[in-house]
Amino acid sequence: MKFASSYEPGEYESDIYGAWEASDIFAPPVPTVPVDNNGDGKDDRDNKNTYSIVMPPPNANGNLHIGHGLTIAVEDSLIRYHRLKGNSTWYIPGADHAGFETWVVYERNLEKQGHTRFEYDRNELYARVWDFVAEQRGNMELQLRALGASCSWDDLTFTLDENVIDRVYTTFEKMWNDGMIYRGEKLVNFCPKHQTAFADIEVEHKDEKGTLWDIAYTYDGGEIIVSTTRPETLFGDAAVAVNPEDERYKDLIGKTVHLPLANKEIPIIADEHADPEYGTGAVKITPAHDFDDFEVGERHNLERIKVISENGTMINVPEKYYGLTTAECRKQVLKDLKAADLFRGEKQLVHSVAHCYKCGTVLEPMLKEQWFVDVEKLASVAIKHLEQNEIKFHPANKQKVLINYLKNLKDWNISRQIPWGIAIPMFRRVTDAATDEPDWIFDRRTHLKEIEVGGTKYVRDEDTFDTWFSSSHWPIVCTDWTEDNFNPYYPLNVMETGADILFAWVARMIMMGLYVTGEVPFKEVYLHGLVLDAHGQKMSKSKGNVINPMDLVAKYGSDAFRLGILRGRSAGMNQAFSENSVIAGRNLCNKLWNIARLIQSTVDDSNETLENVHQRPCATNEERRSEVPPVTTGRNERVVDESFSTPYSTLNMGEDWICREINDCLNQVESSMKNYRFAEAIEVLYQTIWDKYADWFLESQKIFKNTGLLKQTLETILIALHPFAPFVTEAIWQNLSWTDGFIATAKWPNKLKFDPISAAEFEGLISVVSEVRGTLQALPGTNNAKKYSLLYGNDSLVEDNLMLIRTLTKVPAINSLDGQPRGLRLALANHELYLDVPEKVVTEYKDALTEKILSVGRELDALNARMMNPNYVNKAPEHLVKETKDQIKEKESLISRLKTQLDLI
RNA sequence: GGGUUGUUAGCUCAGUUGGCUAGAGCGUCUCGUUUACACCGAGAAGGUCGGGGGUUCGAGCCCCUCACAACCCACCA
Repeated sequence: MKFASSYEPGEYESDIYGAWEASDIFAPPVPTVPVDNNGDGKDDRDNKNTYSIVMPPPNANGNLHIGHGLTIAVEDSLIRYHRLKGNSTWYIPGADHAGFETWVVYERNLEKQGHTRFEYDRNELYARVWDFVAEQRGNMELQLRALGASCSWDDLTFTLDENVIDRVYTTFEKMWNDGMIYRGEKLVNFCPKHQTAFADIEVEHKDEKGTLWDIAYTYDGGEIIVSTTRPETLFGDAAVAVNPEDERYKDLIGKTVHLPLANKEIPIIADEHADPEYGTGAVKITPAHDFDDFEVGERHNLERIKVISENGTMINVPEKYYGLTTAECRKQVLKDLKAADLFRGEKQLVHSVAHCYKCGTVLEPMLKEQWFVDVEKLASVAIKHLEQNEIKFHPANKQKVLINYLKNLKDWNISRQIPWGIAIPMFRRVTDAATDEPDWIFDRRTHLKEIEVGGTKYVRDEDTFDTWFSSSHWPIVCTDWTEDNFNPYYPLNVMETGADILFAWVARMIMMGLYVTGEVPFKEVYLHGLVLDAHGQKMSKSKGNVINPMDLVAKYGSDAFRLGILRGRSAGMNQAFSENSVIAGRNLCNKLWNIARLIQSTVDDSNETLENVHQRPCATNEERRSEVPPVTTGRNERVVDESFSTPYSTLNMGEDWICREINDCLNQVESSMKNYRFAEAIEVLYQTIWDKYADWFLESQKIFKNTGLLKQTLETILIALHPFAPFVTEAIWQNLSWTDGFIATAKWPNKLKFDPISAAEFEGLISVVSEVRGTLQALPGTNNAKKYSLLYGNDSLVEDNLMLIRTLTKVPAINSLDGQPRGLRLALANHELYLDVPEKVVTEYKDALTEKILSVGRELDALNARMMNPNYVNKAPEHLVKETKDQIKEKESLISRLKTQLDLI
């Protein structure tokens, strides 16, 4: 016996993954490179049947977190589903050099060893981090395997692979030639700790309490009071601005004021930026250290005086303040202002402050020369394609959100002062001699610090690319898209990633895809939300509520994790997650395992051969001995389906019914997958497998053993569940005696053939059995099922299914009612059935019966009220009206029978 | 200030164009160890679908409005 009594995922998962990988079944059947079979120089591949997804690359030297777990569950379910559907699926795995993240870790290590980055040059640092990453690498890839990701490992792309860098340089060169790249001295968000600039999108704004100080700037015959949260920057002030409409200051515009603590006069200018309602209505302008002031400065051509250095100390200030940190300087300035009697008060306020998203340090707006991408053209092209609905979004509203973002996009700072990344391929001219040579030239030889072109020397810019600049090429580089060849895997079928990086990544992939290839990079976008903890709180180390996916995989199995994390989750929503849903998944896997175990043992017992499949299978000995006639549903021919590997026929209504239910289930799974409703697909599979297949069909098969159908239906539900629970379904498939190959590469099942009339009749049996069970439990006393037998009047459904009803209800006997009715009549409209209970019990049941009559009466009243409404009868669809009429009839007949029963008591 | 989403059972969530008595998992309660499964089986309790108004024969779903919650963008001298 291969099937143990419970499914232990740990015993199977790694072997199964190993077997899949060894058989190379995850490589796409349609080649990923051009193929010319007939030598006509043309690519002979077609893309009718391809399905491609690129994995958002997890950090190469990190561990997977819960979000990765969700990503893989979603992507791999899609991939496996489409593989079963017969597509040539290509799931391309990736690994991210994670520029900034990895750099932070590496630099921390350096510091621990008592070194700093400044001891090494850029090339040395790059080589050192490369080795560091190489040492750490591998865990993440093992974890992807543990999650069951059926990706094509040979095609793994690392974000620093040569082809990636090549492609990035090609794009950059094209942009440079197209005039979309410029070097600008602009204010950037600068982290004094990490010594690098960030893009706007990487900045984390937090509300903080601060102080607003009022300072007097004097002029001949008066003073103007400005409010500031940053008094230390006053040495960088280039003007004081007032609103042109502000009557209070109209006469002062154009005059100069004395800059406190500095021997300097600055002008009073008129600018809309000054809000008359705020503070005194006058504001100091520091173009080099404030984003708004920078813009004011541009409008008025003001001097940009840099008073804070990149390591956060004061420069270009009077001797006294030089070299102080900003905090020290602020203290000193305030003290000196008070001493000079220029301090005019202070108040507390809450304002948002920019922080480094990694270390939390307050970011300093810093004047720097950086490379910028002019995004106007990129964004407008992207907007055009988005507005033409070339990409379908899940959830749909994100399309609008994205367009809105692109409409307000500012130029993109792509320079980062971090050694770990792709070097910017730009070189600056060093010779002083006056020359016509350009200041900057593009060159791919970034491994060199210095190059010579046409006798002129150039040195490389030390900076590296913002990682989003290179990752915006991800669909292009992973699929090996080229200008020259048709690529059946590009655009991708779907891009799946977190909703939190819609702007940072998805937007940029779309812009870059269009710029480089002229096509949108993917046809659909599925965005998942954050995985929150069980109480709906964001997971964080500091809260201690982080759930590690690998712990859950180890504890409950990979399938249980996948089922659990997809359950109850819909696109774009931040949703809670708890171990309970994983436990439910584990239980389903075990249930399925035991279903297979039961069927395999049935198959083993039957000694079945193909020849006797079409004959009616053996009933149990008990049934044969009984005098009950064979099961019939009144029809002469049975449905026989030979289109399956194991031909089967349906022989009774339970069998027809389960075929119908499985077909419904397949339809619902198919439509759910089309609409990315994974939770719904899992839900319907769960219900079908557990509540229908196991609880009704398999129970009924304890009497009728139709091995052909058992095999066929089991294969069907296994394949249907495989996309979500790949391991347990494969483990079962490998253990079954009659299956071949891998379930992972099986064919998605055809619909089962069945007799619909017979299938519907089984529902009558379900309601009979349910009513018997419910009534037995409601009766006083315990173990009622063993005590009371069932009596039936003129009822063919019951008469034809005595054995089955007995098995399902556990009643000791079912007898034909001879003569006077006795016992308790069951509340079934279309069946004459009695539980053979003593008068005393019936009497005790009186209250319940009365309540039942009342509740049916209430239902009847509601239905009657509906029919009394002429508008309903006239306007509602006919079938609904007819349905209501039928229901009224049924309820009326039921209520009269129950009343008769009550009268008898 | 602009935008997005949400509010349905004790908890976490479904509920597709309006249409039978609003569903599931987990939890709770009762009963049951019957040879696939106690990671089980049978049964049950639990909901004025955030409040108010409107449209409709009919609203959890559509419209208006209010409240509360979460998130994003911008601004914050």
